[in-house]
Amino acid sequence: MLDSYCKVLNKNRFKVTRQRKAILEAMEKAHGVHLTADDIYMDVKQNFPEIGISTVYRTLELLARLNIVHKTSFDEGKFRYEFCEDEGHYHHHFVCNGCGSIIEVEEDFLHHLESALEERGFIITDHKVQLYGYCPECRDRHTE
Amino acid sequence: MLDSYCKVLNKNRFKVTRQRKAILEAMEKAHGVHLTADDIYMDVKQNFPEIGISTVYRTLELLARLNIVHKTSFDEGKFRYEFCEDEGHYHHHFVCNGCGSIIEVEEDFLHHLESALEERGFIITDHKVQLYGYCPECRDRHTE
DNA sequence: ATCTTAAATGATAATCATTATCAATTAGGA
DNA sequence: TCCTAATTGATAATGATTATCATTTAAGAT
Repeated sequence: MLDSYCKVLNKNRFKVTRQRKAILEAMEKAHGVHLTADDIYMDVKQNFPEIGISTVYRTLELLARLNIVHKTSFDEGKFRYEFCEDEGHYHHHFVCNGCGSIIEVEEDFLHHLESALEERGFIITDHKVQLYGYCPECRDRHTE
Repeated sequence: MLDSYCKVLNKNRFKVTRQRKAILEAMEKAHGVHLTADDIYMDVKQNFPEIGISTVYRTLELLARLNIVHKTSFDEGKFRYEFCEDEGHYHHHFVCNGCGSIIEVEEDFLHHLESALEERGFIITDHKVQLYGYCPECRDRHTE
């Protein structure tokens, strides 16, 4: 898994550094958890005290650009990072208003989602749907 | 409209100040647009140069607490504010990767949404769904 | 294996949005 | 009009992220 990410780095002419490997390892270790840059920094620092916070931010930005990680905001005033799923572009999350935990959910449509979650003991109080792409004005600029 | 918001303030024992009215007016003027705190600050400043940016933030926080405005992040590193819809808790938005414009969309389910938008000339490259509420562990604490 | 060099790093300062502090002002009931 | 707690504006503080720059290093060439 780590190897395949290194291959992507190589293929795009980016160097495979100790720092980048350490960051990928930290993220792999916490699979399924949505980490902040600082979470990753703190974890990597354990075995790699010289690492700088800038390197963490730079690396996450790079990994996001290469579609290795996905960067999302859960309205906390900071970003969280997780590995991209192979399926592509479906990111469904449940955010608990009580403890703030972020739980991944699989189902595909909202009403299914909501009733499935409610059956599992969740209470849904709100939801947000955001679509990304190109509006008609920007479309041609993008596709030409 | 403005009056009804003032009534909500009154009912909850908050004072109806010139600043609060000016902020509500600015938001009403830009109906349908998702404004940042700074957008509102700049606009109000035109007719009210003494207003402070802290007051804008404080007022928006208050209006959000009273369910008059809705605070959302579109992953730009800042928040945007819009009036709450009466229907309650459905917030669907399209964010253009080209120009960054945020367009409101009405339909209720994602596949409908996506095909409806594509018919209108949009290209959808990604979407994000976030549900908010209480997880089973926090549920009882919340309902008791 | 060593050399070379552009890419990458770490320390630090800068930025930007937001929040906290606090003395001065003011809305709205007495 | 008076009183007082709520509100305000100026400003400092914070927290996440980005920019700068001198130093280090990965990895291809020799």
